[in-house]
Amino acid sequence: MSENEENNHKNFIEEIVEQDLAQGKNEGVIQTRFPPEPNGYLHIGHAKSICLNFGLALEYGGKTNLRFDDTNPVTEDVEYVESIKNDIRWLGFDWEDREFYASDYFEKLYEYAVQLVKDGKAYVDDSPLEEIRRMRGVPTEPGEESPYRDRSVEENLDLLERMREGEFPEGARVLRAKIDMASPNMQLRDPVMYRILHKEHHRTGDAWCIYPTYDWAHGQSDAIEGITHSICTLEFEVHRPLYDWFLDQIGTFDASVLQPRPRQIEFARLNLSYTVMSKRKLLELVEGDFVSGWDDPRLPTILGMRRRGYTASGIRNFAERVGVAKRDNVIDLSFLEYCIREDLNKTAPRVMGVLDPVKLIITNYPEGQREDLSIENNPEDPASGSRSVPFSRELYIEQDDFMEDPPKKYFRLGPGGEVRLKGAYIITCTDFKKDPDTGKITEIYATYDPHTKSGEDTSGKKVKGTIHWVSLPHALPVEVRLYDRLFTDPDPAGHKDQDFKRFLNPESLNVIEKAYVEPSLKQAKPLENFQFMRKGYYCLDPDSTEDRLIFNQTVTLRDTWAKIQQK
RNA sequence: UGUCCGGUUGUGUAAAGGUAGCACAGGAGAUUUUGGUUCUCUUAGUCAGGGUUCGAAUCCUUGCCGGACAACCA
Repeated sequence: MSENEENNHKNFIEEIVEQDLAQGKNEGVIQTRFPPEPNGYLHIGHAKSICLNFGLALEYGGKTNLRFDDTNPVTEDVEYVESIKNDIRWLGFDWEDREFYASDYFEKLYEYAVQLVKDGKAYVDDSPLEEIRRMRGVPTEPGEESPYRDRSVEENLDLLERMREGEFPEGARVLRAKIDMASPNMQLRDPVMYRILHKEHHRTGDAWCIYPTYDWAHGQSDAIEGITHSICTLEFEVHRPLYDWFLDQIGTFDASVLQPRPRQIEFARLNLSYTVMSKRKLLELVEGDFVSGWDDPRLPTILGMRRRGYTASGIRNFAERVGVAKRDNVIDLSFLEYCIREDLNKTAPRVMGVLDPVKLIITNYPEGQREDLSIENNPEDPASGSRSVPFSRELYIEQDDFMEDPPKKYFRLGPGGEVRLKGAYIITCTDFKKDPDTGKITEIYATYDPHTKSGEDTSGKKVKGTIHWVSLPHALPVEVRLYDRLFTDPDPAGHKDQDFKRFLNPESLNVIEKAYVEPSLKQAKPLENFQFMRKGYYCLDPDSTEDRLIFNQTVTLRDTWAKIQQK
């Protein structure tokens, strides 16, 4: 899937991997993992991480595990597990039989914790939450040690066991690593390893009432699975010393965690302009009914992009091309759209659809006559063949494609003007009707030149413009949903004083109740991609029924005419 | 006033002491039975100061700016 010749610069993670491989680390093996927490739906940022992790393994002959980071039963649910798996599969990646859960390792983790306690490197703290918080201090000042910090090993062991047995209420005690309350790195100020949570876990049921924290579970899970490169986002950078500390301590009594020894590498998360990416904000949009659901085509969720008609290969390509680095970034939405168009241009069959119809009557074309014209499916892909499109005396064309009083650079229809009907004939406009009240054009009249039929044109005529059309008696009425960016501001979440929802774009969804498309679309399958010629890419919405087809606009075509008009 | 990370055209991302390149976006043109695609050409950049060096985006230093860290979230 990935890139070829000119793209030989490596990102910094590839460089690290190559160095490790060259130095013979981990016996030349690379193993990565994608570690989602099953508490929400995946979005384009996750897609980048998925592509990075799976892509790296593919590139260097390694494997990638799927590991659910299910250490917090309060927020997690199986519902998310299934959805996440579907999304990864849809993106085109395969974890084979390596579907793991941090909860698979709860027992092992507990054993490790017990040993740490025995080694005097962890202790049970009875302090209430607020007290622990207070004693942790602030980044600029050292914290203070807990009065329970120097309990005997025996007492710690006993307490830890009773925590596990469920003797204590939630919040009563925690197990903490004994590191350094004065560390300038807050993560090292005796971080919590276990908290008491009397909650049912979606996999382990009621087997546990103490649950490991992220820091305690993650690195050890990596080690247990033999992960060599544990890739995460920048905010975990300050956790790395802790990640390494746990491994070092456990390594003193279980050398297996050190071979291979997992290494944490952080990269900058993906940000996209004109949208929001945080789980919390996405949830707010869904629950507040600002969008129709997690699969709303305006959302940057994988579910949403898929329904929008974005392709997996387009997204993969995007993820690869945005690069990997450590500096904060905001990717132009237009770059994503470019990647999607690029893919669709090569693969999407062309069809004709009129979104804003006006009737065109070819006065010299026999009434009741029908011609079946053969039109190529995709000029970019000769192998895609052609299809039959009915033509007749009465057609629909786009309102936009006629102007009563056209400017000089206008290549479409005007009174007395000529234009080619795509795949059909050259016509000359002879007359038109206008609604006197609204000024709207209601009917256009034209004559056609029978010698100008596409493919067998003997007229020698040349016209500047070609427009699309749909035969009126054969047209299929459909609903079309046009989408625009969800927010009007490039960084809706970037205003400290204002709620991001303030920047919601009221025009982000525009429903056309009745557009007309060529009859071949009757056969369209849900989510199938098409190019509506001269308009954009569309896919069939899964909500469509036999007698009501709905098309989602994936992305418009580049429109240089619109740009010219703006000037 | 702490620690860590970062700062290259508008946006991304390369250049590992030796010509600042590529992509998107912007602009100009050619081709075109999609004002699409494709193809040319083009505008625009090393945060600032000092130092090392024949030579600095790169190394050192000072400063400035941005981000992360103070959940029993991940």
